[in-house]
Amino acid sequence: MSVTDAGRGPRVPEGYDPAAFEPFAVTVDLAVFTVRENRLHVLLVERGEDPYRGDWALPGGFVRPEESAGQAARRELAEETGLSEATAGALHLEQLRTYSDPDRDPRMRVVSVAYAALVPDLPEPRGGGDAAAARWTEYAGRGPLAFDHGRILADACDRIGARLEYTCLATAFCPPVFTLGELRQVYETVWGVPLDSPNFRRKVLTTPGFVQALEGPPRRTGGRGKPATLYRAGPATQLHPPLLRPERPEGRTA
Amino acid sequence: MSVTDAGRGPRVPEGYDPAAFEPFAVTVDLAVFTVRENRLHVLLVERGEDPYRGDWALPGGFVRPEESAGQAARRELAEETGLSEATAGALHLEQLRTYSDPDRDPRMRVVSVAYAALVPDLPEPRGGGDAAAARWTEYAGRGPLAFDHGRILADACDRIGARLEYTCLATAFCPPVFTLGELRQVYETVWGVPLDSPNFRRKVLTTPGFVQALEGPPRRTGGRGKPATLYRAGPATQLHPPLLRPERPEGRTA
DNA sequence: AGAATAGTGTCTTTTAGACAATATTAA
DNA sequence: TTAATATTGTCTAAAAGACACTATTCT
Repeated sequence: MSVTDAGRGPRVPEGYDPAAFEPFAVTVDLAVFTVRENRLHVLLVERGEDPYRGDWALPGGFVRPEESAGQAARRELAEETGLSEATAGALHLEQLRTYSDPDRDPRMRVVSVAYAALVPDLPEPRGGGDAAAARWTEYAGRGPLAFDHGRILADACDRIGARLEYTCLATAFCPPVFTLGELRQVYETVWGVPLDSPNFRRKVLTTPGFVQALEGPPRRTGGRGKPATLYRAGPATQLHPPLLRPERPEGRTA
Repeated sequence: MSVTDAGRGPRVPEGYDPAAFEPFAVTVDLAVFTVRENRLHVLLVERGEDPYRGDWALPGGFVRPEESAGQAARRELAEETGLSEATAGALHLEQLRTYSDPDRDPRMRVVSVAYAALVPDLPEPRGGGDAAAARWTEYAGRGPLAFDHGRILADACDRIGARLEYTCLATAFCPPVFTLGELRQVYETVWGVPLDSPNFRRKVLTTPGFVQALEGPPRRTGGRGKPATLYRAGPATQLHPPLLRPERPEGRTA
């Protein structure tokens, strides 16, 4: 709806003046994922003030008056990763959902738009700037987070895992040039299950536009084994039919 | 992030006081869908004030200080459909995404959390209350909408169509008791493609927990033909493997 | 009888899962 | 040689697509 609907009923406390009713602060929170050494990692910052001083939290910040939430998220992503805005602009960033519980911040009403970013393995964030204590943390070993960030992060991880099934998103975790073994490890790391290498290869290569083979010489994936053909991400964004996650042994529908 | 991060850098205009920087208004917008006479319909309201006076818009309203966006959406859904809060509480409602373009409302900064609701065929909304001119409108025949509501509505429709593929959401469009023919028409209506009836039946019935057959006597779907067995929604929420939408003849990967 | 919808059955095609076997490199 | 990874190929199983055919009811 919009502000002029204020006249339609009791839903608007008082007229049109934004100062006449309690204002909201709007922030963005970022769940920045990467795959490091075959384990899922997330970028966390250490809080320097109360409440939750010393706890870990998701990076984020206020949406400025002249920017959209998406622009704020992109700006924060560049700041926290230490990348240039141009480089960060090429990273995959997508809106997840908005958290608006009245009590989610003990001091005032803060509505937060959560974003997920998928990045290739980057260097440790530089200490400079205002990202006082940003650090890559293994997802499986994380402790409790400040505010409702634990739930936001868990939601983000669920979403990323689901989106790997029917989008070509996995290439966002890889550097510009990668092997199929590296791409497979992205799936195995996020889903936490091993995949059959020949079947994975068949699926990826028969999905038009998922990846494109490069001309150059092959390269080894880990440092061992036969050198693998190099690929880059193709133009496709959707996976039809999807690459379904193997089911757990238990019942499926509950 | 949270408000105390204000001290961390230039991201917070001025300290912690919410009155010290431009406040945001937070609203919810609702895309309420139903299937009527085999055509997709959406609930729209006519605007009574400028700007966009006389244009159609999505129903919605301000988030109140003591409620979450989800609670606001549920409240608005009850108001606009004329149902009791208890009845409306059983309807399917899900958050879509948040729209925060600085210019989306010409008068002030309004951030809107969009929700989609799926409802069975309901009576025309009563004129009473503050839903001054709410009306079911055929989706295909809609005109331009106020603000960015046209885009919100299109996004909502895309999302609903995609979610029918891998969730059991379609039953939300049906009354508590329905036939498989009615359920199939939901898919055909939202996707705009005909489905093979025997194959659809096989898929639905072999997905555990999607629907449950009822004891009572059968009922005719349109008024013609053989009476059909009645079903109600089962406990399942996800479809594994999904019920994929038939591909269009063209290339699949854009 | 004819139209309309429900429901069953079957054959084919596509896709996925399992897995054997070969190839290429480093240690 | 052995370990590790890449790559090809084959057989089987599961799922979907196509479609013939029967059943029941109304007009």
